Amino acid sequence: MRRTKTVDKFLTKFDKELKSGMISLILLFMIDRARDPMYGYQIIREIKEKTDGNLEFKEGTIYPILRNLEARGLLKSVWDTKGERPRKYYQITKDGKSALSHAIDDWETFSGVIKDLISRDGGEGGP
Amino acid sequence: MRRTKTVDKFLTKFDKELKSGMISLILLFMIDRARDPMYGYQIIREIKEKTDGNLEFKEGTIYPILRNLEARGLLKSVWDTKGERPRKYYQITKDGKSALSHAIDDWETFSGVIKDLISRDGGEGGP
DNA sequence: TCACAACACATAGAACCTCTATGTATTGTG
DNA sequence: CACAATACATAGAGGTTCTATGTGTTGTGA
Repeated sequence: MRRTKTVDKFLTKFDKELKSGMISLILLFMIDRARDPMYGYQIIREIKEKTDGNLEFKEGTIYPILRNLEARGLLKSVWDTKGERPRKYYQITKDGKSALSHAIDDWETFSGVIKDLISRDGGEGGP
Repeated sequence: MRRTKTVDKFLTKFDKELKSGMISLILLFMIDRARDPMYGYQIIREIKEKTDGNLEFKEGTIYPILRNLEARGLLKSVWDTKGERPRKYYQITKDGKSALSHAIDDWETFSGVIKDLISRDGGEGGP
């Protein structure tokens, strides 16, 4: 199947939207599963690492979202200024845990709906 | 697990973002798989129907996106003014088919990455 | 005949989002 | 000394869907 500029542009947009819809879930998830509190820069690297480079976010993307999640009460943060560098460590709250759990359920329902839809007639479609 | 207002707000936003990232794919998909060209109002109803009410879009959402997909060259449209009502029928183009096929691949890769990530330690997490 | 729902498309403006680009400052490295 | 990596921050651009509203037609029930 040919992949013209038109098609590429669409796919770039599509991938971007897929990613962006999931950022919050991924952030909550990473912070929840880590044994110790995490800081922003670290999260960025670990997402990249754990997804084998499939998912990569910039600082300008992540920091505002972490602040947003904190403002919503799903995360809480503490500054550590005693270490080698000042770092802002995030932990998940009770509401955060609840939101994460429900969001994962929603994700599973949603991806199931999409899967059913696109596999209804066996995928790749018409001649 | 309690579900506070805070949590509900987050989930509403989350669900909305999930949905919106997939609209284009769903529209291309529906139009591609239909035997005959489809018109906007019909697409809205069929999405609702085929997903058992899980996915529902408003006219104000769908029409601009159909136009956008046409402007990008992934759909083409024809007005039918001879029937009982004037309707704008959409068909998928070659680029549209290509974009759809790649987008489905991307979706499968992406949902796989997320699935791996969130099932790495067996789901729900925490004590 | 009248009122109202459903059909069918259209669009302006609001509200929201992430990303680009840039800035600050410190620490390690060649 | 210059530069890369670490670490956080934010303004502004650019993009998106959704809300709300408008137009007009057809069908339906009282």
